[in-house]
Amino acid sequence: MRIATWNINGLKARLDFVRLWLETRQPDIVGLQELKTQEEAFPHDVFEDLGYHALVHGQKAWNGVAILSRQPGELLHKGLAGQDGFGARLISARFDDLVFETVYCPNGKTLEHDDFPRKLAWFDDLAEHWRTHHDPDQPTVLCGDFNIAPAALDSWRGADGDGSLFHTAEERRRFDALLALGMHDLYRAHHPDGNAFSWWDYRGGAFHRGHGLRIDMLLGTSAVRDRVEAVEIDREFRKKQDGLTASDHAPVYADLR
DNA sequence: ATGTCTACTGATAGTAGA
Repeated sequence: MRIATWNINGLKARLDFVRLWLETRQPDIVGLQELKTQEEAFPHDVFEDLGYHALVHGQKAWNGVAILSRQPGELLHKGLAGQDGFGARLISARFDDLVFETVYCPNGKTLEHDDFPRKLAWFDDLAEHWRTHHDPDQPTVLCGDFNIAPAALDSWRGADGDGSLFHTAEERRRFDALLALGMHDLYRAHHPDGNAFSWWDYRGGAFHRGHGLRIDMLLGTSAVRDRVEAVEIDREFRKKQDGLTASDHAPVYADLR
């Protein structure tokens, strides 16, 4: 079984690109972030034609998350309790042998912006949501765009980035708190020294200069980690395909036994 | 080194957000 996470930066603008990726990689369950689409406008027919069911939590213009799956899932959660004002950022579903949750974590904007403390509080609520609703002894996935580079190895700036947005001790403490609830970073578990990134700014030729961050994660409980055969950051699909513009994020996928 | 992309709007160029 292949599971994946991908911040697509706008579903309407990315639809043909997403279709190409689904046809090429054939994932079974995908968490999508940054739909920037209202639920009423979600093109269910397009995904049905490709063989996917979709559960959607959308809003106008910004944010928005969805789960695509070969088999229908049972909706568990739409939105993070108490955080509705911060946008449509969480959706989860139960599949036969797996609980799958995907999140679009707040960016924070700058260290001085009000959104930065709100970002930290959002992570605190996410951890509380996990303690309340999920079981570390069950096969469970938490994936998405975390907007945190957990360690120096996850940033093109290395330790020089420490203290800047995505690299602060406060953000990294929040990420580590999720791991402490019984989650494992599947890419890092499989590639202990891997220096691959999942996001590159559109500006300044960042992709070609290698100026990236690893902020898109597949986290899994021990039962998931023990089934992992491969974890890949799909860098090829951060590039233009057939003249179609890529998202600023690459898909990340894992193959489970 | 800020050179892009997306979606929105008393739209048709400019702004906000990432």
